[in-house]
Amino acid sequence: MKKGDATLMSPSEWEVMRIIWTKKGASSTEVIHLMQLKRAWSESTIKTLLGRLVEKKMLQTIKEGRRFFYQPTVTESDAMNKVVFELFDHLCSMKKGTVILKLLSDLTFSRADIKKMQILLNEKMKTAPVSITCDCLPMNEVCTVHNEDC
Amino acid sequence: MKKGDATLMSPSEWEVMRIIWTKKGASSTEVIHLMQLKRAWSESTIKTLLGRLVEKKMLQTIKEGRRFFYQPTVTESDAMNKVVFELFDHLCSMKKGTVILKLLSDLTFSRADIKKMQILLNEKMKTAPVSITCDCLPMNEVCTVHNEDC
DNA sequence: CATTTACGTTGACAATTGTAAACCATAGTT
DNA sequence: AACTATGGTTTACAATTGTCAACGTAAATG
Repeated sequence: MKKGDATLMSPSEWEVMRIIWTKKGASSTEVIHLMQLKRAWSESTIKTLLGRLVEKKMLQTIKEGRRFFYQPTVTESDAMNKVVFELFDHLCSMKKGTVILKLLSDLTFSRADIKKMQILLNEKMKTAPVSITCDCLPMNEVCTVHNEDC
Repeated sequence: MKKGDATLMSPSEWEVMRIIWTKKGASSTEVIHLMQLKRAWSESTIKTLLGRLVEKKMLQTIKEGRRFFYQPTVTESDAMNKVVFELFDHLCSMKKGTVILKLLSDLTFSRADIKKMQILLNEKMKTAPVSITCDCLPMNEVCTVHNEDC
């Protein structure tokens, strides 16, 4: 693996962040207590995670006496958008619609959010293309170099 | 790390799968050629990835003479749904709506997909709750054990 | 003041992932 | 038959991640 690939946050780190985001900052003790209500992680483990999050600059610390108060340096929404888009960027464009459809159908949303989605979709419909092309292969080349599906 | 955590596919492996999914199976040579049109990966690297995907049972092989024909054991859509839902499962429920809104606004969808989304949303609106609760903390406990936000 | 407690820092270790070279057997060529 | 190209298998190695224990120091308590 090449250095500095610096994946933003690992799943475990994410769990820790959720607590801190929700509490708008917390001491390590708080995080440890709350975390242990969800996961059977040792104190050490959680401390390590906190340390790594600070290294990765996802958390900043404010000294309160001898202990630290940990605060997020990024908003939860920004972080969420980032991971989600990072994931979607590597999915077949042609099938993204289907995946979203599934999300829409399986998750629960507030009336307000649904309303916004409806408005947005109405708008989008006006300029939506008839179909989306699959971008899993370097198409132009494919036809030349190899085979049939084009 | 504990053994058998067997993350389904790593990002690089995913790239390889996309090619194979789209071509509905391919020989290593094909995968290597196509892959190298997108990424500066050595032949070796791609072979390793193929090997790991077979280990992970994401690919099955059919012997064709001495070489293999690699085929996916899972559909691309199933795999996509899986990763996407896995990701969403760890996101704050309260904010999922916003994230989807962003996806809807930034990505391009076909008219057909949008139409389906609209229908689905109309249906969902009927039973949608006014608001969604944040599930980042073990709420019940939180109030007792710690603080204020409840 | 001596002791315990809290908490940040270091060190550890196995598994996963990115990346690739080396090796080996077989099929096609000369 | 000898040689080369093709393609699968092994080995390698650094960085990341999941998990912790041990350590050291400052704070709180008896």
